[in-house]
Amino acid sequence: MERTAEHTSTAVDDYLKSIFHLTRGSVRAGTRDIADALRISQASVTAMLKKLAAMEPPMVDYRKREGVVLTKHGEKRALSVIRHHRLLETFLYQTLGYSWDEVHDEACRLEHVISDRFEEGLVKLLGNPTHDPHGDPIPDHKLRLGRTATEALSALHPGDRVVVERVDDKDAELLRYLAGKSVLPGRRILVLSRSNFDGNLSLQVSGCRGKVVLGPEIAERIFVRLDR
Amino acid sequence: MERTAEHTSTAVDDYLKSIFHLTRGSVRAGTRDIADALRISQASVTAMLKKLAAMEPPMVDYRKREGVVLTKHGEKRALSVIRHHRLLETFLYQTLGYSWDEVHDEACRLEHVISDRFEEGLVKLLGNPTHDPHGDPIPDHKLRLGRTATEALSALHPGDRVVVERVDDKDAELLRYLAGKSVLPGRRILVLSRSNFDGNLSLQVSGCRGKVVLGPEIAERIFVRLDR
DNA sequence: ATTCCGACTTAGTTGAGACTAACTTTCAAC
DNA sequence: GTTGAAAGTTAGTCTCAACTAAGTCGGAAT
Ligand SMILES: [Mn+2]
Ligand SMILES: [Mn+2]
Ligand SMILES: [Mn+2]
Ligand SMILES: [Mn+2]
Repeated sequence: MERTAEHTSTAVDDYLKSIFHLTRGSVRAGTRDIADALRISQASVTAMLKKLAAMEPPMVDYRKREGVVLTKHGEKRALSVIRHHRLLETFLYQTLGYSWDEVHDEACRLEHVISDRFEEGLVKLLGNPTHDPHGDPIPDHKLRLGRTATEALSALHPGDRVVVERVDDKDAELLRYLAGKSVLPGRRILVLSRSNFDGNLSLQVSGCRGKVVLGPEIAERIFVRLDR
Repeated sequence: MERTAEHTSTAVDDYLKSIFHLTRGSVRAGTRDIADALRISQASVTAMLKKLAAMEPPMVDYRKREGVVLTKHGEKRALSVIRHHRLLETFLYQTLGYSWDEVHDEACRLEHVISDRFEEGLVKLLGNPTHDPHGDPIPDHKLRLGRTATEALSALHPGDRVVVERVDDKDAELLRYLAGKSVLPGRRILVLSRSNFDGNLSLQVSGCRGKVVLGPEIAERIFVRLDR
């Protein structure tokens, strides 16, 4: 039974997800980058890349010393895992009352283990959400991925009015910090001023008295769209 | 870090759970029984039992050729996994709309992977439930387990009035069959008659027109308490 | 007492997926 | 062009948790 090896392990899933994310931007993902992202050794990555390329159907196109890209199959699988991940984050946040810095780790464990039935249940419960708590788009049931916000807050000028669309979700510390300042997806921001010395931005955040000051390294990880 | 090996694998968890269930009734669990329950070879079980006994602290008391019992530590761990399992089943049933024959497999995968935070979220969401959809008691937050119903429907006589408390959850087929006949935890039953030939029971089930007839092998797997 | 069967154990393999150590390739700086 | 560092690969090892094949043990029936 099951001739077309439809099952993938936790390890394989996480590799595919990493490769997917690393290849938004650069053409191929390098061994080093994947190793860093997954916090494992380069040697382990080389071994796994060979396996992924040798699968039937192949999950990646691997060229020695030149890195990898996902095949159509690998990409489908990656998107499926990402859909699980983001639906789970949304569920943890909205239904179980997690804070947005707690959701990632839990989702990263659960994403490999839930069934289609579970996914379907979440979608129904949450009303087919389109974005996770960090503002990342959730691939739809056909695994089509909406556009990911890329305009960074750090690129703005005084007087600009924007809406926060997405925040880099890699760093729990940062997420806690931003939550404290009410910098969350959906909030309106008016840029008051920018320091010429340190590049600090002064902001007026909607529903929040007083101004918020953010350093440039932080502003680089907040993505916005123009307001109205 | 983490000197007191507090982590346990999926495999270890499932062994402990099996041993817990097998030792309700008999004093020690045999290699054969565990192998059958987990659908793996006896040899694999022997190997694992040695490991469980060698853990620090030991999870089981293992005597060659005489079987195993859980230690206090093993029992705590088993009860924790069972708590996860039954909370998850309740969640899947009540919140995600699973039918009661679908919940077991999903819960058996998720039970190893959810955090304390998740458990806490479920408890809050579900209102600290005491029983899972099959009527099995959920260990409380101190891992104290309530009494499990043991009086089988098959032991009753015409005229007896009872309430269904629990149904054996091992067989999805049976669960579907019983759901079709409205034999669910909480339903009232009046025993109308019992056949002397085949032992069939005729029943009147609350909220259900017409009578229900059950064979003795099935009635043995339904557990009840006297009504009022 | 012998025999036999089922339960149990031992020994040796396997496959995943990680690791370290050592080697090779590439490429930029001098 | 040589050199050095970073990136990548290879080789060999480890742990976990499964497997099969080949015993051993113990009790029941003869
Ligand atoms: Mn993951
Ligand atoms: Mn996210
Ligand atoms: Mn399980
Ligand atoms: Mn149950």
